[in-house]
Amino acid sequence: MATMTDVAKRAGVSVSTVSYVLTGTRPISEATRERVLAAMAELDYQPNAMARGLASRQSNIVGLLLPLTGRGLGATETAFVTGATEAARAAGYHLMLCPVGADDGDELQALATQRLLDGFLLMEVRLTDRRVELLRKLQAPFVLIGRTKNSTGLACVDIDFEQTVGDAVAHLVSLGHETIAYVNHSKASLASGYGPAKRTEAAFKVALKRHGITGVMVPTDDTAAGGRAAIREARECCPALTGVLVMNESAALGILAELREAGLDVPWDVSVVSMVTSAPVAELASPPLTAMTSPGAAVGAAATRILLERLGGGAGSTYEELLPCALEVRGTTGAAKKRKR
Amino acid sequence: MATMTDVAKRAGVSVSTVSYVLTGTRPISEATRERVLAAMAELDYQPNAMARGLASRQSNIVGLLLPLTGRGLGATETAFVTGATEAARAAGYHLMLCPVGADDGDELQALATQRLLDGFLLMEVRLTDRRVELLRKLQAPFVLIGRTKNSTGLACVDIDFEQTVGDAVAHLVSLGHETIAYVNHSKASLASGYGPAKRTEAAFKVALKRHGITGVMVPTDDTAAGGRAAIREARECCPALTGVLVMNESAALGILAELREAGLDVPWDVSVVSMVTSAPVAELASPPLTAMTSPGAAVGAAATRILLERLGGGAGSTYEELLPCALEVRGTTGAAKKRKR
DNA sequence: CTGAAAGCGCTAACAA
DNA sequence: TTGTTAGCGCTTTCAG
Repeated sequence: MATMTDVAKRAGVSVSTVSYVLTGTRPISEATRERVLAAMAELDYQPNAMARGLASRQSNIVGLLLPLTGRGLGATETAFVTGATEAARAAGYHLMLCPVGADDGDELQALATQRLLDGFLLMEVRLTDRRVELLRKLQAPFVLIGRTKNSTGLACVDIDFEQTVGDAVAHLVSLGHETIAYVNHSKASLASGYGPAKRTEAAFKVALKRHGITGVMVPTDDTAAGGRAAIREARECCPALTGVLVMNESAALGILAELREAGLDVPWDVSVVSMVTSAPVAELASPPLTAMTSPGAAVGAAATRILLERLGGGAGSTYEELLPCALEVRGTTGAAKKRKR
Repeated sequence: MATMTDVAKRAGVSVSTVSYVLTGTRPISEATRERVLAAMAELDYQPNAMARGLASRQSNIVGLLLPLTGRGLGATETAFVTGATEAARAAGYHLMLCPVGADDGDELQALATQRLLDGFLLMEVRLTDRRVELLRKLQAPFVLIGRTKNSTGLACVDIDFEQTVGDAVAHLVSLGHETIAYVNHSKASLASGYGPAKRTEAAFKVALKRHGITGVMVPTDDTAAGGRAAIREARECCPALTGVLVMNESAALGILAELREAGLDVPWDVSVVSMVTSAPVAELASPPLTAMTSPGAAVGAAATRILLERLGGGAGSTYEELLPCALEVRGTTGAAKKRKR
């Protein structure tokens, strides 16, 4: 394992010169640079990450904090992770997976104080999140994926729910649908003020008004059974219903199953749009779900980019970046059936 | 940020004493240990990871090498990752995600030479995998998740495909099924010698013989369409077919859809067992899939455990650990219909 | 444009 | 049972 001293000797220069060609922190004549580079190549030299980290006070590693529940990660979260990983790698950083949820304060305190990580990406952010207070107190650079209650002074990247709901409703309206249900997350989520649930609810109302159509919001559990119950409820209170927008993938599948069993054809009788859904899941359904595809990898990449900017000394001013989900029309939406009048 | 020197001063001991209470490398009297611990607590001391790594020549970080294709990770791979992460954390190690596939030699060469990682976990191992040769050459400790062509001298953890196929077939047989199809990975996979495809094929034949029943293997694409085609082909060549074992989740869903459209009831007319399937996906289907649930987290944890043992100086002898998938009976298997005779 | 040398914070001989 | 000290391999002043 060649060290910097070996390289210096072989190139006939001092260690500091080798260091400078590596970091580019000061001008080096073309001639010596080439000798040094050659020596490195001949010795298969790679700088020792630990020594470098110790001397420079930075590890070039960022931590991805996410709670690792037994249930594992969904497709969207996985895309965050891969997007962030690749963005980090492209910038010469590494990404460490840290199973630290909203409540694991001590774990994080230790992690952040060990100086192993230059900054943090927080996933599964909750409205009040201990990790946020803690990192702020420790003055550690970090970026949220999602949003907390009060985000002043914080940097965050999130899905643009307002835009996404607007686009979904516009799609249904353009197909002639005039009565739409929005199957949201559960009542409990809404009551607890869960961001996506609240924001999509508001956006749904705005969209209805803008298009001058009618609709209902039905909260339900994020399960297939929840979807079934929700669609029954929605059809009961709005028999004219021809379009459904649904927040959760499992609920979406439940809705398809329930409609099928009720003898209704999708999309002939009812059109269904699934929100924040990944392509693989959308394609598992039959017919494949028309969906608003979550910009998973893009979110992860954006968060990483912002974090790295801040590591470069950027100030800690408020910053928000919202990415909309893209409409992907598959098999569950079609022209609205003309109602009898 | 308190350093070890600060702690030593405050406790009235030398730095080495502090170091030794931290590492436990040599006996310390209870009295001084307590003073040191107290000093640490008062100063919120956390050892600097980089300094520690430099001095001890180990980072306490292991790398998880996996190709990050655009498609993202499936549920099974995600479970590997979370299982490995938690096992590492429990042992005081961290886990770094490294997007390095079977062919990215140089990337890995650099990574391994930087001394940032103590060892490696390889996912998505291919029959011939450049990463394996390279790590072996560099004498870096590593464990495979999956198997290569020749695994002598290597440590690996894998799903026990033989056992899993055997169990699946036994389940169908116990329900009275006597003609079974096995819908495998694609012809291309088989031709390329892809391990799971080959091993399950062999195991299927063995199981048929053992139970004295008949069956066919149909290779197909890992897609819903592939599943549809496969089940059509199977029923054509074996009209007596009442049981299906299928390797891929998407194909399994395709099979269910195709059978439904053909007017056949599952499990009344045909029973379906899906292999190496995660619970969430199994439950998306309707009826929910009876499946052999992949031991994802257990595989990740086992691989980590073995790697950490080897870091502790354990020799590099061949080691293989195979974990079977567990049968979870859901809604797609039932008693075989009696055939007309 | 280049070199010498002082650390970075810790571990692990060696010495007592 | 404890202290002293020489590095680990690199970055970065300070000099030239």
